[in-house]
Amino acid sequence: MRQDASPRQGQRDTASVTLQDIAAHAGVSRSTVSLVLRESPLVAERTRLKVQRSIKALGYVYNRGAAALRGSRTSTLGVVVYDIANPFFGAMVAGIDAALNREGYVSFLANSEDSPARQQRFLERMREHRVDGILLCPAEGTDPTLIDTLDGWGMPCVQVLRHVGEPPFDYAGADFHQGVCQAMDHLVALGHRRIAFLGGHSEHSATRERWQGYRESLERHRLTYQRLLRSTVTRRDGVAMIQQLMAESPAPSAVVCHNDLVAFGAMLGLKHLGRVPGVDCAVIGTDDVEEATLGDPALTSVATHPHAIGEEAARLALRRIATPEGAREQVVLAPRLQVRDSCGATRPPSGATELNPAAGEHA
Amino acid sequence: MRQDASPRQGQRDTASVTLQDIAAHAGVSRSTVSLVLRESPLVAERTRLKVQRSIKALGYVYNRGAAALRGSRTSTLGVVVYDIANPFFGAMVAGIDAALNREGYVSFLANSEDSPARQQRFLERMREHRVDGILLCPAEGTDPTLIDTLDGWGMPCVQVLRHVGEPPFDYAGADFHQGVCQAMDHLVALGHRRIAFLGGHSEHSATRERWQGYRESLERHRLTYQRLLRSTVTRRDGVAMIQQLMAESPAPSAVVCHNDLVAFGAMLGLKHLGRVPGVDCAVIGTDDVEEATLGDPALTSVATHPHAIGEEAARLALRRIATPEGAREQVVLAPRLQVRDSCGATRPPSGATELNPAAGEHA
DNA sequence: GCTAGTTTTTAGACCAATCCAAAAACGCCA
DNA sequence: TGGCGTTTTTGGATTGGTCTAAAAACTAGC
Repeated sequence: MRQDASPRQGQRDTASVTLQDIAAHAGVSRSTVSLVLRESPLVAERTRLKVQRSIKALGYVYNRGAAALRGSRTSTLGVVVYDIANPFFGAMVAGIDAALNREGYVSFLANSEDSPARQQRFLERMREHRVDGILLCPAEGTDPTLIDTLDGWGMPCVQVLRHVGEPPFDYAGADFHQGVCQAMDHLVALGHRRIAFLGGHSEHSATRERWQGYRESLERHRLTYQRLLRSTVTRRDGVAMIQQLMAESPAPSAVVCHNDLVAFGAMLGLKHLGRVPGVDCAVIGTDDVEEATLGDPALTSVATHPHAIGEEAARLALRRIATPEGAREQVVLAPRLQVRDSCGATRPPSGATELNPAAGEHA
Repeated sequence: MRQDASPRQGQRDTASVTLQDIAAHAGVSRSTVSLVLRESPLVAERTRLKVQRSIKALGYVYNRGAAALRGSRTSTLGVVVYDIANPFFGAMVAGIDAALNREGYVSFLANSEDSPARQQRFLERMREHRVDGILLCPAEGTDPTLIDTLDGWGMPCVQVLRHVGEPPFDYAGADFHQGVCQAMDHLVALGHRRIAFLGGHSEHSATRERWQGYRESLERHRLTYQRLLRSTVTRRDGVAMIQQLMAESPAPSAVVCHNDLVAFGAMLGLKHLGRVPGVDCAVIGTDDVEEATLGDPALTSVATHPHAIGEEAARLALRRIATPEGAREQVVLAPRLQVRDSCGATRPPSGATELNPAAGEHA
């Protein structure tokens, strides 16, 4: 495809046009060209136009590496998630990307797979690239001092979804505590008395918050049945946990799940046992991923708005970069219980299910 | 958190330790330190250890911007996808990330949302950052000359999943043509004669390949019923299309879908109509995302192995970077029909469904 | 026409690495 | 001890921008 020895170029070696060349072509100094590139108001209109014409004519390409060397900003961010294959994170990253894009920022992405070591390597790498800041969904088992370390580096860091270390720190996430309470209240209102909670380690905040919501709800409603199963948070775990629970006596009449993946697994597990989710045992998930409307029955879930969280996190990061010493902020979005058919629906499980995120009515 | 005026540092201003400082501390020259950093075999063992000790002692941070200025490589890649919220891309990005991580590469990610303009902006930005190469899932409506433009830039580019422009180019994807044929053959073997195909625009290769597979299969099996519906490829489209089809006479007895999202939508639409997917109308998807095992019935789908495609694409890119003038390569992974219960299963739709990706048996 | 004040432009140092070619150090043997 | 071939080390040029402070070019007022 590419002819060897005679690379096709509009004009000379396209990779080597520098500020100096533009300056010569336009009959001004290097400094002036630099000012034009950065849209400085110092430059006179006529000069600006002249320089811009030269830039076009020579096919100049701005060299961000060189600019970063002397300047203070790279317009670059590092983003760490622990499971990009989870559609929840997909939506969140889309939100981050949209917000950053609007501000002329661009981001590195790493998938830590919940490995603190891998996360650490990436963060060090980001430091070498002189990114302006980090968006971090800390991997499970992250050393809480990591936040202090980043602070010591002078690296702005916004934690997302989970947080480690001591406040004050920048954080964007959902109110998981409240989310679980909403789910519990709903189930209690439907008459459930034996409600279990499925999934999570205690290593990080997002899990602790959920568990606390569970325990507080039990107390508030004076429920004596208490069953909290720890696990990683995949479909497979959901299947295993529900099977374990249904074999017990008494079995729960409802389960609230750490996330939608676990809830999907729980529903699947119930089917394996010949039980009908939503009839024999109510199931509520957390996240409200798009897939929640699928399945039979459609999953009732606590919506945590990943796209909005992503945008919010990006906004926070940009604000911190602009004012490094400003007060730390925590943005905690309110969740919303999205009622569908997996928690004792009035309609038959195989009946019509809505596609739009509009809550179904329940008696 | 961060004390103003007295930033906490282990030793001096941590951000300003340079090669020069290391050289002075270790009693060698700047050049030698540089060689040590790049793990050059030229350096004597004793010197290497001495320098490494100084690097640790002073808390040195490598400056990749500076290195990129003089050197030829940045160990950096740009990745463009068009819908990161789609779990298929999530898995693919995870594959890319894993493969790059192993080779010490790190990547920028952009979500084009199928906007060629946004894609273009990102690519130009990547050029300014001097990335070593691009992994591109071209946005719908991408001008085919884009590939020539990138080539003109001297920028290695591997297209993924879709491709535009004329071969030879580097490409990693799945054999969508063969995938559709497998699905069609399976349906015909089950006795279906009226099979429709749902979804896709004709703008890019991946859709054309699917359609061609559909039409060829019709011919090969001498089927006269032909119904191919164009659309974007979301759940919503699946619902709409299946409802339109079922209102026709004759209605299809089976549908093959552009991707799993459309297939999920189709199953949902059938339920809306009071029909049972897999009984009243067989449904086959493409991608085999993890969610395919959910739902009722579990979705039969053509597995296209996104994680593997991602790894393969990354591998191709690294190879091209190493040998810019080598022959272009196209890696096309064979798809595999993952038979479950949505296409005329022998078991009852509400019965046990498997979680593991092991094919269900059919009479 | 001269001066003071404002607007534009510029020279030259600087950022932190890599590259190249040449110099220094080393080892070995006559 | 000198000479020769390796192995290591090094100085200085180079990369392509930004920054700062000062110079130059205008403008208006007297």
